[in-house]
Amino acid sequence: MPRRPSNSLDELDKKILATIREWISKYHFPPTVREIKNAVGASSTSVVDYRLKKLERLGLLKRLDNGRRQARNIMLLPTPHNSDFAKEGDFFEAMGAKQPLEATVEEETQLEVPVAGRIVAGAPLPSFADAFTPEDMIEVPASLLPKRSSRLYALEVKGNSMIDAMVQDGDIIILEAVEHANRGDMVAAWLRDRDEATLKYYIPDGKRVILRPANSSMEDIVVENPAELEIKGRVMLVIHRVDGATCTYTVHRKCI
Amino acid sequence: MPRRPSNSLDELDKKILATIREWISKYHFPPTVREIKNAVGASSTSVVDYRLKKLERLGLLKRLDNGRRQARNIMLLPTPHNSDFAKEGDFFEAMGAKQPLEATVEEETQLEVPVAGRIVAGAPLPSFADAFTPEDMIEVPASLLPKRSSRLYALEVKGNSMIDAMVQDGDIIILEAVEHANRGDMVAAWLRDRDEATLKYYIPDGKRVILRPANSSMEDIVVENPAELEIKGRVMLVIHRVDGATCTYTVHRKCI
DNA sequence: CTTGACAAAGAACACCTGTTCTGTTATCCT
DNA sequence: AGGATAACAGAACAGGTGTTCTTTGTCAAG
Repeated sequence: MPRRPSNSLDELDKKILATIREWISKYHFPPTVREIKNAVGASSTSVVDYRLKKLERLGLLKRLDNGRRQARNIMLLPTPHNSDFAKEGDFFEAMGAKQPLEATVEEETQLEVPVAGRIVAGAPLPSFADAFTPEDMIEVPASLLPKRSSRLYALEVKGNSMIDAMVQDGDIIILEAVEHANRGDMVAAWLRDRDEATLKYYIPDGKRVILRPANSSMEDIVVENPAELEIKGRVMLVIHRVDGATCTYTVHRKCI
Repeated sequence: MPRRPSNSLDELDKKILATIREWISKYHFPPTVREIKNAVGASSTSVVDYRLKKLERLGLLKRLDNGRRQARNIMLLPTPHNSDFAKEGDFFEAMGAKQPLEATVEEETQLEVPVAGRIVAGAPLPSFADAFTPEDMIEVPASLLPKRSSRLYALEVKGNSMIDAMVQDGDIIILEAVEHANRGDMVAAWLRDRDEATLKYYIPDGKRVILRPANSSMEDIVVENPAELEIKGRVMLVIHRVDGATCTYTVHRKCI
């Protein structure tokens, strides 16, 4: 048995890949064979061509072939080998802002908000007082809250009974402790007559109060006697953890 | 005084810009003069060259000149659509490009984002190029976007086929035009083999790509061949109008 | 050691590609 | 109307650029 072609990346391969990445990051288009040759100090374009063919065979890049020859036809492909792909993936972002996403997350000032407890449809609703003995603290990007407030606290949602408010099990809601809401606010409230906690839009209607779910397919709750409605807070933000690294933050605010 | 050179963009200019954008979006490298010529149906390369010089003079693109001639040396520059972008001075400095003419440095709390079209499950997905002929503009609180980008555009959601992404009929989604997503990003993508537009979380898995709906009760889509997946943009923000005066803004971002 | 295939060097080829040149047409301003 | 210039058309040029060819070196298995 004679030699077999190498399927592992040696220094030159990595150097070529790095060169391509850096070139794209810098100029927004891939280098030519000769530009790679000069950058890595290869002795011939054929060496670079040879290595590029190998890298293409390994699925690390693709050289476009539309039937005719094309200049700068190298495309980096997303693979686990190509560990720096994230940077290369920023190809487009590089045209504008090239900072990695984590950088912006780090720069952001975070607010610490106490988690006062859980909100469950059938269980008593923790109020702001419970935030003084917090179960936990949660970090929230300050930019998502329209104003600084010392009356912020968080509740963890248990169960899917709040699904009408587009809030799922496990979500965290950030509340501002208020006793009186404005029209259109989403409020966390306790319904004394029903012994029920709920998240609804607050719509005063004369002496009555209409509590309207976010999901329009659900029905309104009409509270005839406002004394039966115990408003605990105004929903500022809903945090939904998609997976370990991604969250969605739903901001509730007025618009024009 | 005889004629003065035009400083406004006519149809051909826009067509050339769109062609460049689409080409880059498709192949990851810019088109040649002749490829542009064929794409826009121009009669000569000199016409394209003439227009490219004009677009460069207007600060919309830059043709790299390292002393020697270079193939595919077109670089798109951040457009005046989002003039805040001019602040990213190092970019312009590094590229030796002139800043866009209309560059104004004023801090606005609201960003104007072009609405490029509608996203429907079964209809072709508008891309960033369509943002050059926007149907409308929408104002977005700048504080909800983690960074300034000139590549933002908006799509209006039609139908409830995207309900698995927690997006309803009539919502507006703000996208950043990117070619490659990072793990965990929610992307707007076109599935070539299915002829279908979708909003899903992007999860690379070796050579495959898993598209995971936000609603965990729905099933993943596994894309075996990444070439079948045409990523149009990364979802930055979902705007949901609750009623005339209230919106919810759902921010998608990484968390730690 | 011999052998066979991988790998590299260097040169050459054929085509791609930005650019320029010359001439023509269209349009604006006086 | 008429001059001046923008804008276009077509072709040609000069050099960039992917690819291939030949020759030579290198390594591992028999």
